[in-house]
Amino acid sequence: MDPEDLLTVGEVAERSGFAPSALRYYEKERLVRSRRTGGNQRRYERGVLRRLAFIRAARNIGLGLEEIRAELSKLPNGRTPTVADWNKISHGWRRRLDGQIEALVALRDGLDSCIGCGCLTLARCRISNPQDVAAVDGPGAVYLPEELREPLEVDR
Amino acid sequence: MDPEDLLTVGEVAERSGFAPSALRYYEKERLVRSRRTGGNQRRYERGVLRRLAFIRAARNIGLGLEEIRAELSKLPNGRTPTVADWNKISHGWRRRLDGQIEALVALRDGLDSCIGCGCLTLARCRISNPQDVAAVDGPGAVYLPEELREPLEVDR
DNA sequence: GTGCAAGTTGAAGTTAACTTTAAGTCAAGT
DNA sequence: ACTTGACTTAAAGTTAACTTCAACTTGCAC
Repeated sequence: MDPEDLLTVGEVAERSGFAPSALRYYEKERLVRSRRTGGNQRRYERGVLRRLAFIRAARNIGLGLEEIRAELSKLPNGRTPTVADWNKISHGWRRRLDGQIEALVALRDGLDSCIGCGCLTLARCRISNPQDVAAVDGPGAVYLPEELREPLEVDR
Repeated sequence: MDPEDLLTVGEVAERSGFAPSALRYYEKERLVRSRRTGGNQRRYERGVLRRLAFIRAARNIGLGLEEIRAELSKLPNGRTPTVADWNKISHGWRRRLDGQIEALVALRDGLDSCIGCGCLTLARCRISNPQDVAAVDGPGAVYLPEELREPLEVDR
């Protein structure tokens, strides 16, 4: 590694789109690494940019930092994902997105079935009781955020 | 109103699925109301259940309490939504859901275009740069949460 | 009239993912 | 050397939507 190639935190921030404070935070959380100068300032290797691209992509898909840490730690040998790693992981993300889309579509269908029917007066509304919606594909089969799973009994 | 019909916070909690602490919180936030007994305990009218059904449904669609407060305050005369109110509002929710679904589908399509192409090595990745995905339908046309809109320049 | 589950309050705690602040140090151009 | 922008740290602040806590009071069945 040519030492000329090391990047300051400001440079990495500008090129990655993450704020310097976010980069420091990610380092504290052990998602990225840096070396230090004699004067204790961070210097990043170029590879950190690809790693940050991965992190940004994962965040956009909806993963939390904890999950991202897990994904990164599952990488066989290196620590920055290769193309092969990326293929494997991206298929998992695809399934995750599919599930989220399915859940939203189910919610929309439930909403459609409510529109014009005075649904909120019903004891078992599909929008107030989305577990009925999810149950279309069997219990646990459909992704739904936890908050979509609470029931509500209306009127009587 | 038959006073026999008034519900305690525990009863409302059980029938609405909201925790008593959430009901108190909603009251402090002026989303619901209650009367008080001589001893200062809450007593709810039956209508609160429908109002809470509305709140739960809105939360499930993804509205924040601030937005829900706005929706509720827009109601013409009464404070608990009628069937007519519900029709009007649910069409807005439907559009919101459509937008969210569109955004996720766009993200999935972007992911598909990345799989198997070593996308993360590209300077402009559609998953790291979702504003490109959104731009398919013109700027601002597609719903995307703010966090999906940050750029990332990788390698060079 | 007693016991106790259920209710009351305000304040502080929770979680995630950062940002902001304060107080100070480093790097580099001139 | 000097200046100044960029950097350092730990700790506290932010936001949403509640929950938990501590200390105390009510309601009601027996």
